Amino acid sequence: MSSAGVSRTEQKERTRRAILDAALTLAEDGGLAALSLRQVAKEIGIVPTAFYRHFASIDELGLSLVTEAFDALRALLRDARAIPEETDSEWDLAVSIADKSIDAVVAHARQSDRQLRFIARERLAGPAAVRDAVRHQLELVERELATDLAHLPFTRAWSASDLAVLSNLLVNAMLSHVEELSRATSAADTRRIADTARRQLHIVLVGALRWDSSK
Amino acid sequence: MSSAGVSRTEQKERTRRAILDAALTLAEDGGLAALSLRQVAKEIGIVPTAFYRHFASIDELGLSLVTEAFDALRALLRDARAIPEETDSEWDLAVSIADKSIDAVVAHARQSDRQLRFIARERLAGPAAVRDAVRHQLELVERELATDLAHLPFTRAWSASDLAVLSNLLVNAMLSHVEELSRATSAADTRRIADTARRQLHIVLVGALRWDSSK
DNA sequence: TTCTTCGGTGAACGGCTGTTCACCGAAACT
DNA sequence: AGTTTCGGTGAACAGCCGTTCACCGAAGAA
Repeated sequence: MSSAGVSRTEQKERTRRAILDAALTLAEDGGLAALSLRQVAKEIGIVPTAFYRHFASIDELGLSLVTEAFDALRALLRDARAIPEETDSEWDLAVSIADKSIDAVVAHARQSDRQLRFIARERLAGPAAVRDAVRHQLELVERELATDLAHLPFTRAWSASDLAVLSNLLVNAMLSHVEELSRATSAADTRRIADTARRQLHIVLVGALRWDSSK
Repeated sequence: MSSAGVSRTEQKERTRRAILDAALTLAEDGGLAALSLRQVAKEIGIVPTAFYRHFASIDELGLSLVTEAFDALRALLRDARAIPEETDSEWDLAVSIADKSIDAVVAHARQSDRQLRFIARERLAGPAAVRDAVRHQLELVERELATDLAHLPFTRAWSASDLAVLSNLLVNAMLSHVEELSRATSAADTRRIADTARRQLHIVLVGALRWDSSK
């Protein structure tokens, strides 16, 4: 065990977190499928077999990582969804939403980048079970976002499928932005990438404002 | 060797292609980093050591796959770029471009889906060398697309950075569409997904038509 | 026909993989 | 104080990994 003065349950939770944490970091090279239990164990200073005191198998670790990653993604969306302000025009409202959303993406990309990039990565490269779990959760997230979008003034006349289409576009774009932000090497870099993301979101929202579901 | 009546150089090329082909397929589970030389060898019916008659190492195979994948992506863009028609309005032009592009994406996703998804996957999950190569090639592709976009009428007043922003958005969206198309399980499914892609592209182009770089 | 080239073979290397088991020692419960 | 619980240990398992080497046999060149 590591340090003294902590209860056994607390120490167990501490080790569990260390495993999840190390796995999230080590999976950045080559994806979860290329991660080994022994790498994780070595990284956090336990013997490989101790891993099984916390997870029944490597697959179970993968699914726990999915849960943790989506906690982070939902937290991001909760922040981005913060009540839209009163504005003079639909366009001002859209700009306000876009800016708030980009701020939320930048903030959460900073503190949860490994979790968010885990989603983008394992949705394409994960072991089958993880890939399917990620895709399923992403579908749910897209549906939630679609119902939020439905409450905005400019989507009043939109069909459900158009809302789903826009939601899908926004979620994919957001994950791309997180990825690009993670590669920033300076504060100026971060601002530049955030500005790109903002402009893309503006373009999309301009398009959405002019959209007509009946067309 | 397999069959008779073929020259040695031809047979060598045939085996090389079989290696690339099997690697592309096997990498769909877990990504390139989780691919093993021995899986590939077993798949195509050669002994593991014969692999080295074609590639100096596994890393070199990865880089060859990058080359092949980007041949497919550039072919897609070449088709999508087909000379824009004469139209009555900017909007009709945009619709025409969008529809042609989506048709090209659907067609190439059908025949080169493993190559195109390789790009989307390994850009996030590949071994460092492959990841870097994919990102570098994607940057080049985005730059090429940006110069193409610059020739469209509605981008006449656009700044270079706005062109890059739109190009980045379009390339990312395209890779997302390829991924979704690959999961289609029926012709109707494909049409539904293609329609989603088309609507997203329409939204973006509506936004782009109204865009003002000086804002 | 003789000689060379070369793609494929099979054994072998050291090392890494996930998982199992019996065991230890300290925390927690009675 | 005695007993149970349980996270971490170390050995062991069968199996896969990338790469090397000497070798074979047929295609191609002389």
